[in-house]
Amino acid sequence: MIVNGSTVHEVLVAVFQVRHLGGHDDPKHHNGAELCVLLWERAMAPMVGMWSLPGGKLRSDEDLPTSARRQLAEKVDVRELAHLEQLSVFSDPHRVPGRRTIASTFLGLVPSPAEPELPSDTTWHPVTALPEMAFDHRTVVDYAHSRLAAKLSYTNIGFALAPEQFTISTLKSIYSAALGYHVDATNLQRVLGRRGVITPTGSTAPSGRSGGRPAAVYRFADSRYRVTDEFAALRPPG
Amino acid sequence: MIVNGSTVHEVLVAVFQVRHLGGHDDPKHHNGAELCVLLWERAMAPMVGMWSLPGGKLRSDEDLPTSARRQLAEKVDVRELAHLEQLSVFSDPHRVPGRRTIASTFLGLVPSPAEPELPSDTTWHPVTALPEMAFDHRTVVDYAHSRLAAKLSYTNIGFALAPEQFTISTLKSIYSAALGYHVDATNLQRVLGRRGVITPTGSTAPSGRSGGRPAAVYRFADSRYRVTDEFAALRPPG
DNA sequence: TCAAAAGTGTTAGATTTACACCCATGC
DNA sequence: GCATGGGTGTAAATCTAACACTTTTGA
Repeated sequence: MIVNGSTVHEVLVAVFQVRHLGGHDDPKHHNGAELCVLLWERAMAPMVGMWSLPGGKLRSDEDLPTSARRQLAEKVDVRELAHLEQLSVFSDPHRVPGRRTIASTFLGLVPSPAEPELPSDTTWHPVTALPEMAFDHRTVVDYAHSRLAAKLSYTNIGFALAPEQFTISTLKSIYSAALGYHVDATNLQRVLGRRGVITPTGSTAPSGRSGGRPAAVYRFADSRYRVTDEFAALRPPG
Repeated sequence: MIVNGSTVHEVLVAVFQVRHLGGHDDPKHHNGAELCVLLWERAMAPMVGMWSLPGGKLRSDEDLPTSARRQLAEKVDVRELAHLEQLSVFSDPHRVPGRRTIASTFLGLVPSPAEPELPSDTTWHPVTALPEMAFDHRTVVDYAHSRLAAKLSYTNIGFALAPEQFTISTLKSIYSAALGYHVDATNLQRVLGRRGVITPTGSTAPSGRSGGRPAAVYRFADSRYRVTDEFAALRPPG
């Protein structure tokens, strides 16, 4: 039974980061780097043992982005969060048991080298191997992922996944992991360069222990989200 | 002063239709056709005399799209609504005076020939000449417009603005009006044809009183929203 | 026959993937 | 030297805007 006026508004955030898993390098696609999402394991009913997105109830004195950041602070250092954007709203009256709960969902991005401390119930999960998730949270993750992939094409959103400074190789593995397919380093450099998304810093990175030419170091021109080319594309390989 | 739990959730819809205004044809851009949005004039405080988007409070037993259709039924025949999609949520605690109100906004589309009856306080307004609007509703209209323009490029969303059957000329003026710039009829036909968005019906339309070759009649292949080409573009003229 | 509207053919430009080839460094 | 990774040059494919030209109709 539903009591009028008892509707709750919650915020859910799909936080992504490109992370290097295990030792076994799999250079086939993304050089061991994988796109991961932050999940916590439910200890109490309902849905004990299933995995959920971080989030919680909206307060009456905060707007949605503020709430998302506050809720996230319980899981990760919010200063690590380089990008946060609103996705869809889930409003089915029966999407969760109990009081009617409307969920506003968000996409959050954490740059790659960061290694934030996590509570014991919280871990990163590769999006290619998600556990069983509570309620409609899996839908949120899938939607957030496709949104991220699309925006890598025509915006500078990559800045929120990459380190401050990086080589093209590093950027290539980040883009490959986030997109899920192989990205050509050569073309990535040219495309992002032409659009003014990345610029060389002038310095170079030392070459690895097995030799090789030292790589030029780049950074993103802007550190804030920007639509770079409405009609640009990063197409999957043919 | 804000009382906890008194938050209201409302729905706002920016309903667009391409309409032929006045007699003076302006073939420069869109052949007299203009993209219009449905607004009603406030008769009561606050903001008397200003123009607002249709919408209203969400009920506890309906989800957002259902609510949007119900609220809209008070303004237009909902059967005319060929497309409805969620946009952003506006959640600033002080976006409207009085009780805290969270607004979920929508984009709605009405096909071109329809001429729904409207209440006396409600009229169509060209997006190129919007009146002063209440609260943050102008922001919603602008956002909805840009979303529509973007989706005309890579989805079949045009079906929701066009008649069931149409000539390429008709479709061209609809696209031109919605996009705000001149679209080449030749290329529109080829692009949408190659993507399988439109198909010829086989019949032809009679030529006008001043002669001219009769135009082939087309229709949209699907009558439901579909992403046709993730990476396709309709670029503005160079 | 002529003007008007529709459709076809073609060109030029832009963008992107793919890949061969040259460059710089450590061992 | 030589293997290894990084960078440049370039070709091929795709797509799109622009526009000249042909086709079909009504007066």
